[in-house]
Amino acid sequence: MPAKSTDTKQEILSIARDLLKKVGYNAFSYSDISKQLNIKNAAVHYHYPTKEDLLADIVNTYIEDYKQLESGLAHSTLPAIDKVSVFADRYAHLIDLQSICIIGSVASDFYTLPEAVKDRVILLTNLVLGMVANVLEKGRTNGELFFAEDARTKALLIMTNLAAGVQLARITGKKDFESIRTALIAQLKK
Amino acid sequence: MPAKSTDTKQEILSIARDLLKKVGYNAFSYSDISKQLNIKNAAVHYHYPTKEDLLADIVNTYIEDYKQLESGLAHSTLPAIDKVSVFADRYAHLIDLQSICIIGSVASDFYTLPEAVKDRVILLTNLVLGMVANVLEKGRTNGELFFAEDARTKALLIMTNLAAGVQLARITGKKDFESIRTALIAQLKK
DNA sequence: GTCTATATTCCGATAGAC
DNA sequence: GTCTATCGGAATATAGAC
Repeated sequence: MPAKSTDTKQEILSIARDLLKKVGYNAFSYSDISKQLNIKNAAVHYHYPTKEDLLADIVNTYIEDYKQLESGLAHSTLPAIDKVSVFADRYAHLIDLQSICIIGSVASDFYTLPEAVKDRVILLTNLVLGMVANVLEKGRTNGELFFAEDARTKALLIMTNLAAGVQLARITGKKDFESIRTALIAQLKK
Repeated sequence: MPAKSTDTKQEILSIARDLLKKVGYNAFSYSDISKQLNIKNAAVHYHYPTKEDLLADIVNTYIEDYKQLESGLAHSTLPAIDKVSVFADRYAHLIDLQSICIIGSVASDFYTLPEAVKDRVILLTNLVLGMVANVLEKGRTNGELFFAEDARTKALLIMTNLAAGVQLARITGKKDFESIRTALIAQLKK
């Protein structure tokens, strides 16, 4: 059984995911990945022939991850406010990893992305927005959450607070992100 | 008088500003700039020896621009809500130019930026945040605006809505940005 | 002072070794 | 199947022409 291969491919994917969120699509190279694995850059091309293939796989893993999270949240009995907090916590954690969220990363590089990947990015983004909107709508129906906008708009407001919040935190510090997180949770409670 | 030189340098700066906001620091080259001016890429190096020099000048022009805007807003008799709208309109316009805001652009590329530029980026960001916070605070004092958070936090919330809003608009369309803009203006009115 | 020819390094990618 | 040696081209940058 070729265990090594699978591992290498998985490691490439993991390293590339981190690099994508840390420096963006155009700022990392196959060399950056291969050096971490002590192989030659061309070995990465065996597993992912082109950088587009690699990016596509990364985006697809995020689509899978978020489908998992969506399913988890849908079946969860957590209070709605805690579900939003889970989401916010994920973003807070990105800061510690010197990362921004995947959507913000590919949005900034959007006009340099291969066409085929753009469609997957659109899918991913609407998946996340829909997930958040569902949590919000259900929470409001149950009397747990309060907001005046329609659910998708409120999801947009929260998502943009979080996504740009981790970006800003790189510049002005994590404290600003914490202010944002505290404020948006508080807003939902009244 | 060497008018040509000044013009060329100004044109380089203008083109580079647009490229920075459209594709980010790592995705444009001196060639991209020189081709638009029908000169060789090395001619750009005469005006800006290194890419770091070019980036630094770009950030500095934004610092100057925002100081102008800050001064303009401080002396303006516009209703506070209109001042916020002016700001939101600037972001909406970016979408039509296939751009994102300068701060979001450099934030995404932050860990690949030359160290000297990072300090200028921090300055620029706090300048903008402070400007927005001032407008908000004055508006609240005058009874024109309503919000529960402290002014800097509210500025962070609005700035992140707008900055990530233009990013998201690349992926899901301008309509989502308009939803965000309408909602955040409405929030300030009650 | 302004720009071009050229050097050097690094990129993504192919061909071929094992 | 997995990886290395190597290619062609594009990147930033220097040296030197005018």
